[in-house]
Amino acid sequence: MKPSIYDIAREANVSSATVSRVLNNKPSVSAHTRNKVEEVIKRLNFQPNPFARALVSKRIPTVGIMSIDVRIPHYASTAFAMERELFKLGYNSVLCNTGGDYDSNLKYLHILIEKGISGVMCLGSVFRDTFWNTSILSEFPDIPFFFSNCVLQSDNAYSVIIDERKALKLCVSHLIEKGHSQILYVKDTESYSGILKASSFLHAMEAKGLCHDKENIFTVNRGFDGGTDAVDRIINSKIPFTAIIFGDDITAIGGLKRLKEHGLSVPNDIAVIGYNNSIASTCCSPALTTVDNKTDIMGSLIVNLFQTVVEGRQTAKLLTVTPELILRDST
Amino acid sequence: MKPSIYDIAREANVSSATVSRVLNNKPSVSAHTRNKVEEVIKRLNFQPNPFARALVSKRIPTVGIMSIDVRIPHYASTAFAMERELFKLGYNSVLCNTGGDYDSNLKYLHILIEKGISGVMCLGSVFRDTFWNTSILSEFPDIPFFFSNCVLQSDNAYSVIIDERKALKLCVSHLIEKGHSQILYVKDTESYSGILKASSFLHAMEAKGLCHDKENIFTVNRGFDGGTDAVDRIINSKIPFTAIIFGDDITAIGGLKRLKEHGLSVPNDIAVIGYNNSIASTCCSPALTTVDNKTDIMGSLIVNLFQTVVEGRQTAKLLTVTPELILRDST
DNA sequence: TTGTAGGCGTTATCAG
DNA sequence: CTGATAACGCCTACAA
Repeated sequence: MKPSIYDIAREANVSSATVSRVLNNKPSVSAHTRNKVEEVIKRLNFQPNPFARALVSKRIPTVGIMSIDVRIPHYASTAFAMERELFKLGYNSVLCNTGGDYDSNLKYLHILIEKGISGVMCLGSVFRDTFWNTSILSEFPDIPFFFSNCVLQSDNAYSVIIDERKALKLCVSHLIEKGHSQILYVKDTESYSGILKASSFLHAMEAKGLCHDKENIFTVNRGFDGGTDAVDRIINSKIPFTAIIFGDDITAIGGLKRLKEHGLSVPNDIAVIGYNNSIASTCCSPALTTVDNKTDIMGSLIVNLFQTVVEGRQTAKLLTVTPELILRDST
Repeated sequence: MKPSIYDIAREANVSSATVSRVLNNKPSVSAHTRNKVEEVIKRLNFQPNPFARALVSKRIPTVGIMSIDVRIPHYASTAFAMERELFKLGYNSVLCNTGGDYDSNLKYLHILIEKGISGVMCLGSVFRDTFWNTSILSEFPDIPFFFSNCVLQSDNAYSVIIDERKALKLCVSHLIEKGHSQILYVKDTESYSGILKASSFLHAMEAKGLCHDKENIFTVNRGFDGGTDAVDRIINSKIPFTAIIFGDDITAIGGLKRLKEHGLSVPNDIAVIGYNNSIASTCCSPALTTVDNKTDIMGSLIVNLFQTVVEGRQTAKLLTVTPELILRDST
């Protein structure tokens, strides 16, 4: 039988209340009794029962990590970074693959809250709608919510976002340096960040005095086939181009293949940039120049925010991470 | 304030014990009172407090999913499948990225158990050593442990494995059909399953009456660079070959590239087979023939096992999943 | 079939 | 600074 707080109390000749005090680092304990109790705790290898604790505090040292699908490498990386950091702080992470539909998001959320999690982290801008359309944030003012790449206005909402504007600026500048001016963008999702990336592209082009026509944006499905599709449509459109920026690596790789099939050489004829710095971008040929959106930094920043929030300290509500353009052989 | 079992009791004019009984589907409740209580439960939207429950039962409806790193697509897929299935059963999944070292595995394990999880699922044969070298399985006889691709002998250990023998047989047979006989294998990890795959290769070759010399196995690091390395060493070795089976897709893709650089065409000169049916295998060129090890099926089978175990029903201790060879353009 | 009462392991309040 | 004692919400003998 595992020892309880009473066993410790008896062994140390104090009351259970005193044991509880040293357990929770309350100041009102004399150094002497504190030592005595700590010795016994160590000796009996006592660990407070988390359920009894939770029954009183209504909160457990666990957070929820919600993403639509952890198989998406970008989310897997972020979840990984978060989990590792949280574990160091003594928190566990419950994984939620919500699939992205509104009801499912909400259901997970309610279950997490019901189970007394100390916070929830939402990966991706998909969660924008869910929280936008419910009052869940204000319903649970004492639970902090953390968003990656998604900003929401609420006392208990905190965000870490990647600076997409900057990312597209980096892409466009790099291409210009390489002598390109006829640059296209392939958008592969209508999510908030997908739309933001596309408009950032236009901005970056404009800032450089280049053609920033919406015609230069092609919208396709995400993934390999979306990429081949994009190239077909680009070529059919007769729009002159020497470079393409894709909203995702896999889409870019599809594009790469189809460009080759059209007899176009990358990077000699056409330059290509991907997005996400996934493992696939390193092992296609040519290897893809791509945007690294720093999932590890995003993850640990969010956990930092979380920590300051649970400690009740003042903290930023919105942090922005600067992306990096990884130069490889496709530009 | 959330209603407690007492609120329900008062509202339904019964005792709290009766409410508890209907909550737990105990037979000893009259239909009439049951209905009455259930009506109130629904009306007040009552949800039993999980901590109070756990305080008594010492167990929560949560399982641990341990992998060395969820960023590895194969583990992400399995974890995904498990989480979705477990969620349907009312269980949450806590994600653990142990990194794979012995102490870390053990630490996670103890924390999970401490927190009263109802079971733990371990992904990959890496966990073999951890459990082999500890008595943790027998220390916690009432906690069921589930292993994917790893078999351990214990009353509370259950395994679902992929039939690697079969997989390599499929690979070799397919290559023979395509007219190959000089087949090499590239091993990229010394894990249990890595070793098993290599020896299965030898077996498959032998069964087909082909040369099954250990010389035909090349051992390299896992990943893209391991693949290029492998091809260099193969070519330097002067061993004649017309086909290579790689132990992982990314390694195979590295090999693909280097073969091309050596002026060898795939599949015309050399056939290549990968392993894991990862997304990368679909978007390299040529697209990779690869082994699909059915992570979705593995995941849901394990959850099925879990369910029958918690329900106390008799169940298999070891299930084997048949892999499938996905034919694409590299063979 | 139903109710009473005690216990699960902590924390918090209130005296002392 | 320390010790009783009452919650916290549910489950389960034991009684009725």
